Amino acid sequence: MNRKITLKQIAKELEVSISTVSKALKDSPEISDDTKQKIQAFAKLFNYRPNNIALSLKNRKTNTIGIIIPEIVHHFFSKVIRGVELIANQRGYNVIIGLSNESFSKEVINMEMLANGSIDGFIISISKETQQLQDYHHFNETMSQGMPIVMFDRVVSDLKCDKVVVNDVKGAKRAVQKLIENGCKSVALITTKDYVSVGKLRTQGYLQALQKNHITPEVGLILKMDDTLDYEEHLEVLESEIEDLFKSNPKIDGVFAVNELYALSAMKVARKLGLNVPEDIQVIGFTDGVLSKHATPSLTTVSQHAQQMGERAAHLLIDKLENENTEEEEQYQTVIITTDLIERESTK
Amino acid sequence: MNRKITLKQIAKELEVSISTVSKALKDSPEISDDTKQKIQAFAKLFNYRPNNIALSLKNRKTNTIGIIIPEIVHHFFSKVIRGVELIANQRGYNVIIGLSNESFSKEVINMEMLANGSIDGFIISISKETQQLQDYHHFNETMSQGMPIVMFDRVVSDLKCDKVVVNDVKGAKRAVQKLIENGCKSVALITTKDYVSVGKLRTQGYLQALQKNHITPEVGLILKMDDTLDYEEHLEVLESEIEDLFKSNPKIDGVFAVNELYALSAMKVARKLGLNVPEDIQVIGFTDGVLSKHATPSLTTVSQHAQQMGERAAHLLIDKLENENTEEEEQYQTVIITTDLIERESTK
DNA sequence: GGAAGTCACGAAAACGTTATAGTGTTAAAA
DNA sequence: TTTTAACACTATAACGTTTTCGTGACTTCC
Repeated sequence: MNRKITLKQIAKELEVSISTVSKALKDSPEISDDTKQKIQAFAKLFNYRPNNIALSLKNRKTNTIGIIIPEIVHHFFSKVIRGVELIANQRGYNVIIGLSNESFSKEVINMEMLANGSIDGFIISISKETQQLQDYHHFNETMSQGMPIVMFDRVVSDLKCDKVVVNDVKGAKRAVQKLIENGCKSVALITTKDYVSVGKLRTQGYLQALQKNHITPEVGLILKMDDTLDYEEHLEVLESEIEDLFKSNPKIDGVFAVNELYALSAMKVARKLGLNVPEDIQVIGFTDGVLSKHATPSLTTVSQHAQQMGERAAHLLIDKLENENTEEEEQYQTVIITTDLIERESTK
Repeated sequence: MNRKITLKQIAKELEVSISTVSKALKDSPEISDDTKQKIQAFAKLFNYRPNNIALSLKNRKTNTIGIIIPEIVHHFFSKVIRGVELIANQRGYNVIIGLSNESFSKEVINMEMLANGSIDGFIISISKETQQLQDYHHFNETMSQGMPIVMFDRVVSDLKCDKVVVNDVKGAKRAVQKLIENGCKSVALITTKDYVSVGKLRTQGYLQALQKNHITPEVGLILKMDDTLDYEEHLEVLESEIEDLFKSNPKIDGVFAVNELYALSAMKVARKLGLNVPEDIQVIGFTDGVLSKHATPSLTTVSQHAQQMGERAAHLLIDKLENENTEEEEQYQTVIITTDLIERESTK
């Protein structure tokens, strides 16, 4: 049980001053070669490493970034984290995570816990509850204290900070366009209520695609789910809603769903009703998940490139952190990641 | 851009000493009510919060735990993280993550990066490469410096530290027993090469179940995959191996797979060969993933209770951290989480 | 009226670093 | 011989806290 050795202990042991030890270990020309060798050898022997906390305090820089997300058991978010961690590590940063669990208050508490010196900046995707309440004071406060924030995916559009998003509208539009090109005459949309920013944008894309093809949207074909329920736990609710949709609109021959679970459920319900995918009904989801790839039939999806989003967000944040000197012209970027349509078996 | 306020600034502003401010904010009886009120009001106004880094340095305690895992884009691990984060937050700790990406050197580097004061203790599941190399010096060094480690799932059995594991042998045995009870005469095993600790243990469970039922194991029925390949990227290799297995053993009517992907691939190959699940062939996997639940047919699995593992690991670690005073009797526990067999459609 | 005790606060050390500004000794330059 | 410079260190402050130990100014008591 030999605790980590400190400069002070080395100094005492070798009967020199702390400054000498510090300089010797930094190979300073101020110190004679003899002394340097002696000190360096001793330090190596006892595996000396400078204490990060002390350095952080001295430099007022922790080299740690905080990532706040609503949920971690989710392919999209875990891929984002992987991207963030990859870049952070490459550039000498650690990553500390905070889960809001879709709750406003947990988001606030998590941020406050980290904003008191533990980290240099935030990467955030906001919780559903925050989106509903539209209370963004914690972001503003954090930024006013000089701590940069990068938002991704679920962003607050009128907040002055860097952002990384996918082009939700365009991605959705392209997917629906694909369905129409594949011969679908009646494309249903399974989306979320409007306060979920991405759901809203993807709904826009759906509408734009219809408009472009001179199709009048029908409210009956649009199913807006209440996204506050955890459907992973209440699949049957989701499925019965979709079943109602299909039953009241037998002409539906295409479905665009704004996430993986909705799309999968749509396929499941279709099968239950004796419809074949993709022959009778084609389905496209918007997601980066694994379920799509391994489903039967495998699901055509709009890919969000989650890892790339994480990487870009990390770069943006670290760039900002390391250029704080030239902060005269505070300008914020919004990086748009382009989606890809990954065609699998659920479309013709 | 008003940086976070410090005790010193408050002291200067109110023309008192730093000590007075510190005590006033802690409601010390040493300070008069007048002064306390004045200081507390001022602090509230400027939203004073003590600097975590300074506290960490002073207390030699960061209230942060490090979790090192091989991969984050994986349901099992992300669920473990969720469990760790939940308990950590409840007990006033932050969580910092390091991904080894199944690499020995990244595991070592990550640990060294965090062991220099950034965290109070580790929660670790070791990388495949570390398991192969059997080089555990970094764990021993870390522990010899007085930093506690809790290992989970992929553990090093002869390392003196707390551990959280599932009863792999028993879980596997029970699954195979189930297949036999369901009428399977010829149960195949799809597992990993032996250096992967959990693969090895689950293989043992398989053999024990056979033995108990007086069935002689056949090498031809055991497929050992080389787990260094990322099969998520090379599904076809996995599938062709399984296809070979099925083709050379047409009598196979049951499959036990040590992870989700193997089980899913087995079902896929079975379907391709015209076999119906579960009528012609029954399949059980060992996993906590989502794929199993949403597969068609949905997959019967041995559940590992990942989140619970994370919670227990976090409790173990924090308990150890907070009882360092009574460290006389250094004793380590191994918590065994009992698995559950979740029956779904892939078994009769 | 002097000793003792209370009150309300301040000084200083400590956590582990780094960087700036001394300092004493010796050697070279004026 | 005196001044200057180089050398090889050391002392100190600072980062932001907490905590122990002082310390003046009053009050109380005999």
